[in-house]
Amino acid sequence: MNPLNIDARSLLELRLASHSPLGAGDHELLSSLSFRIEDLPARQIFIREGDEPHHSCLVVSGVVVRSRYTAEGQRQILSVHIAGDMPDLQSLHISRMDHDLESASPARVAFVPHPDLHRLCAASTLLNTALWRTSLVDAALHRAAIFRNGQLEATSRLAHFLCEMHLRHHALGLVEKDGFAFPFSQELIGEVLGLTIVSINRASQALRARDLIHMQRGRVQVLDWDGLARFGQFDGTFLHLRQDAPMARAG
Amino acid sequence: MNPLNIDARSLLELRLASHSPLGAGDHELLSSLSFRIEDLPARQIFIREGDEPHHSCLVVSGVVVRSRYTAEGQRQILSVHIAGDMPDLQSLHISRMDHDLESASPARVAFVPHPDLHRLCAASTLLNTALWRTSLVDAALHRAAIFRNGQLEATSRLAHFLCEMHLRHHALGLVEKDGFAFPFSQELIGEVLGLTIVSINRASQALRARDLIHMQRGRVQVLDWDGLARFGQFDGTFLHLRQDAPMARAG
DNA sequence: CGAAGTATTGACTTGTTTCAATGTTAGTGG
DNA sequence: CCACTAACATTGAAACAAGTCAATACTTCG
Repeated sequence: MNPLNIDARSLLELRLASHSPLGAGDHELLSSLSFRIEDLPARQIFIREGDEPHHSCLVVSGVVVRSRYTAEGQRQILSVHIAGDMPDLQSLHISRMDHDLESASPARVAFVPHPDLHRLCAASTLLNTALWRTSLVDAALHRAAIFRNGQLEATSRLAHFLCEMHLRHHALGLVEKDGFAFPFSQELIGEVLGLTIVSINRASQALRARDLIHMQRGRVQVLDWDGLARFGQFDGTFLHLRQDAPMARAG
Repeated sequence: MNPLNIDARSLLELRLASHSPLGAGDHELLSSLSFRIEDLPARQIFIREGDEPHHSCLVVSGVVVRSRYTAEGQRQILSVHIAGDMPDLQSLHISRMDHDLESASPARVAFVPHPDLHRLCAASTLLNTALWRTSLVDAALHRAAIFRNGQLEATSRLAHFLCEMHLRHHALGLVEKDGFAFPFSQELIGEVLGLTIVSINRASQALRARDLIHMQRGRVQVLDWDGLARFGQFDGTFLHLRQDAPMARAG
């Protein structure tokens, strides 16, 4: 399944329906949303800290990250987003951006005007709740990051992160026999985990030496899920995914 | 102003009205909420990871923390909550708790049944939005923690955390001439910042030596706000507080 | 007063960073 | 197709921040 083949509207509908089914008129409401699709090259900051955007974006394909910088110019990546995620949904009710949004790989992003979303929320309690819940799962991802970066040593941190990425790709049906697309340089991973590129390099060697993963050419393959999850102290329930339901089987 | 003198209902109303004014009937709707008030001793876990509670709680006084444990039994505190916060508001739409809730000091907590909150949301778009926004500010606090714990060294981390605590207490009108109540042992601070008690001890000595803060008997006084904020690279706008409006002046 | 919890200190160990050099890979254009 | 380049990955050695261990003080409270 190629993520580029899913259109933004179905992707959003699949996401919003992933926890509990939507109502009768909700499909039509979603169809009435207007999108502006943009194809971004890698490393493009398209929303900045301090901005007060009048749209929220939906990642259609590729990887988008939220980030914040130290006074010395070091970057902390706050979260990593793939197809179906809405990394600045919060701007719907909190006007000022407290972080940047940047494409980590070439990415296709759909921009949805806030007025459209407000109209949707006013018209359907179920959609309103589904969007709210989406932002709550987002917060759960943040909590996982606080735990991971605060308590785990380098190698476990990487294992935890890869478990999360695997599971989220799996939920979209994006994991194939040879793993999933993971266009992250070691430097970028370091900025996610609060570690230097050298530590990431050694950590990834450690995971490979234990035959837990295989990383090559922007793809990651989990060879031993249980082992990796144990090593990274990963408990996937925080993602609040319906376990058996890869979200985008339909695509 | 003694926080124990504010009742839970006004506290909640002040919080929900803190960003934008509520509507005409909203005060009555809030009055119809049913609460169960509980006074907890320090160090009491009152909601556990894996629980599926049918109420959300509001901190009326004292300090409540969200936490998760490593396999080795080390605790990471995910967030710190004071009066007016609703640390498990997310359980309204995500059934399973992904962390514990524990009193860090003697605390008064109000439990609001989910059906009451659902009724409120259904009856008032403004209240619905205000609650959603509350959970979005909660996520913004998480992002601040990811940045702080990922990029700052021990002393700056502590400075950043104390800035946040000061600002949040200030917004409630809880900062007096001799600072604000801060009933945190160094061990607990360490669990917030992902550091050991020894590092916290040395970091707090460093901040005191620079005349940035004064800490004694469970109180913290910020002596040099600008200096502390610079040292901790703290930018308070992420709290999304209305700057000039201490929330609970009414109390 | 005694006990328990909390804070402080010093000496030592360890994981991570820093610095710097060398390989490797993917993409470009001759 | 190969040479060239830029980005990315790997390695080793030294420096450093934070952790660990362990002992000693201070507070609070029954």
